[in-house]
Amino acid sequence: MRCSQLFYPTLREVPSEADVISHQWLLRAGFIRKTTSGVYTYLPLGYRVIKKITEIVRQEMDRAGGQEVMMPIVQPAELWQESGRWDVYGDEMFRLRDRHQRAYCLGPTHEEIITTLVDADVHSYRDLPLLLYQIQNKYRDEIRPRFGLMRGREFIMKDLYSFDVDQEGLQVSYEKMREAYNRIYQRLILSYRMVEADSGAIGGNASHEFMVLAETGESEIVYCDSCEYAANVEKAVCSPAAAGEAAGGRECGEMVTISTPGLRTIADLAEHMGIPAEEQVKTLFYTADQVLVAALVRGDRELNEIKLKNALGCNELLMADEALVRQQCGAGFGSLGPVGLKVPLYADLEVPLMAKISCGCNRDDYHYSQVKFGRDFEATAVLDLRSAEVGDPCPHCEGHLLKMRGIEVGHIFQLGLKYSLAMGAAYLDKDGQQKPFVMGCYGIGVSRTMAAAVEQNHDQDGIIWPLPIAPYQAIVVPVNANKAEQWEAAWRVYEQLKNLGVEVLIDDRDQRAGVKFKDADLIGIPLRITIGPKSLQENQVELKKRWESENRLIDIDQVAREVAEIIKQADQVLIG
RNA sequence: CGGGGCGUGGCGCAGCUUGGUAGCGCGUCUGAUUUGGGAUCAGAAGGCCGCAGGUUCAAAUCCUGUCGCCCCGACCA
Repeated sequence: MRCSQLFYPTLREVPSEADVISHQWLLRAGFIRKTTSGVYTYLPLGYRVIKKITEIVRQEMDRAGGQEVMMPIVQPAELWQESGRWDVYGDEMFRLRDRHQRAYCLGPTHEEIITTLVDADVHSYRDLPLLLYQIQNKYRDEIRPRFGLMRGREFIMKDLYSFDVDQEGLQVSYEKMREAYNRIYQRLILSYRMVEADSGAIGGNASHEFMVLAETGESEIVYCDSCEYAANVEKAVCSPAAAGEAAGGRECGEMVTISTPGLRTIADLAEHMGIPAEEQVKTLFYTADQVLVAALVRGDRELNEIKLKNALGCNELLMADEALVRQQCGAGFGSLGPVGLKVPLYADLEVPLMAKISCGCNRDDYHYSQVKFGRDFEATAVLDLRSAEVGDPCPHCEGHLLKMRGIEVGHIFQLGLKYSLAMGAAYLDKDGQQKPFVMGCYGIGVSRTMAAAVEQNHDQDGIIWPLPIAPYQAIVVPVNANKAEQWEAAWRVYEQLKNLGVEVLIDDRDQRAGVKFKDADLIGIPLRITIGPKSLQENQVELKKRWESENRLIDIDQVAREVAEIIKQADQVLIG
């Protein structure tokens, strides 16, 4: 492809709407343009990357036994009413009506469609397991689209749905997908980590996320410094061993009331009363499906709302309104505590182990100290409610936890019977018995993966595409395309590369060399062959890898083969 | 939805407080000179200042409404 004909409008300046790295570079390099909030058009380079990613995903899905289907984007309300999700999904679903006022939505996901399909046409255990997948646009009317492709309202996603006869079958399908996912991210040459995850609203049992590691990631993950354990902080288990360390050795005397005028935060009390945060207890109020509840964690800990929500089994968990809390407890935020409280009280595992506790008094400007769990107050339940922190012991080994950030690009779930029961989807087993399908679902955010790849692979000059997903693998740059000698040499190399199956650009624009180098760097083409006047006299050209800083001089007749070889090696990862 | 900010040539911005016929840089087009890391000179095109009302002799500027976009929060692939 000639650069003079390629539609890749590059920008010198960062559009003001973009403030995350991937969004900035993808816009500047002419890969995407915004159509409306959270909805993007993929320009030729961007779409080539999307096609590269989907092709790798497709190959691995097929390899794992998946069969590709195409499902509708417009879905009837009835299917969603049947599964019960029409009402649950809320404002995040794009809803529409046809001319007859029948209700539809733009599919945010496809469990309902696929379950209905399989139920209608799969009747026997002989037809299972069945793995069906799709790679399509999906729609979620995000509360707030942001970060460019990272959180769009229209996005490209691969979803595979597995149907098995029983839990053991599901386990096998799940393992297949886990392996396929690992292969995919290795083939994409992205630095990633598989982590234990919360299964959220989609439901089900086991769940893993695939995180592309990046400073700018939205998700925080913890991992063990000595074993394979890794988990989303939402999910990470805080083992009792961690709590044990909080016990301390000091004796607890009688509960005393202390005057604490104007001291409202943990830090205030630590600073002015000399009470270390780890001897305080934080009392946090929530309304869980309209019911006021209180949660207790040690003063220096963070409450994990996901854990609390899961423990309560509620649909909606919101920070409680201060007026309501004052009405029920007699004090405002900053002076609240568990003693004498009449709302359901959920304590973190560490709370009962604390030697002595300081906490609010439920009376403004007063606190208690020398409080003890079990003596001065009880809890409705004692649970793992806090977020894991750096240095916590690993739940699986003697190691300790570390933290890093990641971009969630894949998520696999064991759904179990959730949808098959809700939608009455069943098969006949060997004994002629009706059994619900045991399902799994396995998603990959394709467009998000593209953004994540940029987030992880860039420098001050632009994108550095991993070879397997680069829009073009190589670019031939004659320093001066007007010099016949250079142009002819460049064209010859270009033709050779094409003949070797290399996806290659040739920069035939009448531009100064600097402009061409800047653009090549910006759009991130991995291999650049520069044809310059000096080296050409020696019958040599320069080969530069985008991810390295030095050039290498190569004989002009060798360069095409060399480039093809580098590409072949990158492709060799895991194929076969 | 709550809080904050912004809409002025393709992109980035100034002008608005104190109303008076719209400006800068980049990009684009023409020509010349250039040609190894975003060239130089000369010329040119391109904007009902988001939209709709209002105030005024006069509105990018003041007022009201409305639409869109971005950021922070609740949500998530």
